[in-house]
Amino acid sequence: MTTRMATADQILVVDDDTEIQALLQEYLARQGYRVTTVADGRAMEQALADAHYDLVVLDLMLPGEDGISLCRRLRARSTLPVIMLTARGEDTDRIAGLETGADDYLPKPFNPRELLARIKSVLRRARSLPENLQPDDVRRFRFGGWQLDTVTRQLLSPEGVVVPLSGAEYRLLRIFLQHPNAVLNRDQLMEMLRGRENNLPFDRSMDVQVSRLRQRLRDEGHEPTIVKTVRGEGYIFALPVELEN
Amino acid sequence: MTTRMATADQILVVDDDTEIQALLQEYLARQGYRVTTVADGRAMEQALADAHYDLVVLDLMLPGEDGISLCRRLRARSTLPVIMLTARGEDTDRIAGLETGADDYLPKPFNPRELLARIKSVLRRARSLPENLQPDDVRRFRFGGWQLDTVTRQLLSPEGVVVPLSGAEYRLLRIFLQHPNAVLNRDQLMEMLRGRENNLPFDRSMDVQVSRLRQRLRDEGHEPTIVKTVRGEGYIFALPVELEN
DNA sequence: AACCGCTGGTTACACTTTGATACAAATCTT
DNA sequence: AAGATTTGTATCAAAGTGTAACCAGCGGTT
Repeated sequence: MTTRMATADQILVVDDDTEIQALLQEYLARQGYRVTTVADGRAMEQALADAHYDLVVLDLMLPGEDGISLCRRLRARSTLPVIMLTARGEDTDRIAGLETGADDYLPKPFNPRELLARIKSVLRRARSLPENLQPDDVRRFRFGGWQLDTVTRQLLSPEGVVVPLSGAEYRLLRIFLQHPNAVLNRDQLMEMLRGRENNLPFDRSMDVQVSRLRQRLRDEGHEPTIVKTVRGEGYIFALPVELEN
Repeated sequence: MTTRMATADQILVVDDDTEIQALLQEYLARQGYRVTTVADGRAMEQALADAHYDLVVLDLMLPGEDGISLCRRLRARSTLPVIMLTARGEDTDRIAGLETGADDYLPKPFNPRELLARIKSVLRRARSLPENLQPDDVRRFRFGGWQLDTVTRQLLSPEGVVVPLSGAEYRLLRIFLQHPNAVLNRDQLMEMLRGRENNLPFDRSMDVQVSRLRQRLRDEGHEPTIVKTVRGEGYIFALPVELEN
């Protein structure tokens, strides 16, 4: 009798291979999850309509509509986490590049233990985000002791000092926080950065704003530059970010 | 054995008259409330710090700090409902005009049944607030210790001091309070701000009014500007705002 | 290693937006 | 009608932003 039975995570397995179905059903159930298995996309939609699920394990190859397409549709309307199973011989990297939006990929044949690890990881990640929270709705970003309040537009240093930010500095920092650990090139940043006032931003105004932002952070006595340059590519914000609403 | 014992409302009676204390203690307890009685302001503060209360019945005349002053301080920091008992012969209207911010007034001597009715009414009002309340119906806005009474059009500082507002200042503040945490541009503000007689306000009269409003808030010694500028966009009023009718 | 082109960091400067004050016109009070 | 208050306009100071210029490294080539 494990604990927390009442709050066991509900997992939906979508695969037409009956062997896999039986395997996952048994193994995951033994691990404390509530498992439902269906064989195709139509049944998946039905299941999702009928009950709540915390995660979907989705096979790539399915009768009828394939997994990639299903995954895309799913992500378009919800943030329900998805782990995709790719058939033997498929190139996982290529699949991942198809922009399906799955949270993780696992090539067949797989070790059930490996799947379990990924399930735990994905669920943990999904929970760290308030449910269905769009980046724009985030009220507060935290990163390495700093915090940025997106309503009052104030930045608090690790010591709790209020660091005044100009409009552009604020917008820039916010963009970085919304895309942590991603390299953003100048065009992307430019696009996202442009406020009403900013008509046709040109050339290197970006660089200047990055410089100013860095200086602001530096002024508070925090040397290690959080915003790193990727030469020839753009900039990257390299620090774990917590979101809070 | 009445229902909902677990959620019985907790009432704090502040009165130095032992007869009244005994009367209310017994009568209200019999009505299903949990009652605590204290004799002066100091004891009231102590009680409030110790436990949760849903309503305060506060006598006007008290040893030490009087009821009016206590009520002001109370309202400056919370929305805890207050019913004031005014001594025999006091003019209730005059008391009400003192801007104590009490939710109701009851002249002594009173019929306990009458007090009960007011308690129920005030509690019901306090509870129904968050829902079913249109911004236009709001009688009193509270923000960071300040209160704006939309009936008397008076602004109360956190210390309970009445801050006089000109018509434009009042309208502007009201607009901000009705749209908290939203960036309002000059056109919107202009549109909403223009009074009946005010025909064609021009150019930067907005800016001047914002400046004047800020000064009003600042004059009371409250530095951190609540009204923030968003360059090229407009202004934003950012603070948690509670509504009350 | 010396050279050289290129990318990016920083500073300076011009221009725009905004803050604050002074003053005048308008409105309200008494 | 006189005086006080409020409100809009003008004006100057301060802050924000984009562009340009100058430098410092980095990488690649010879």
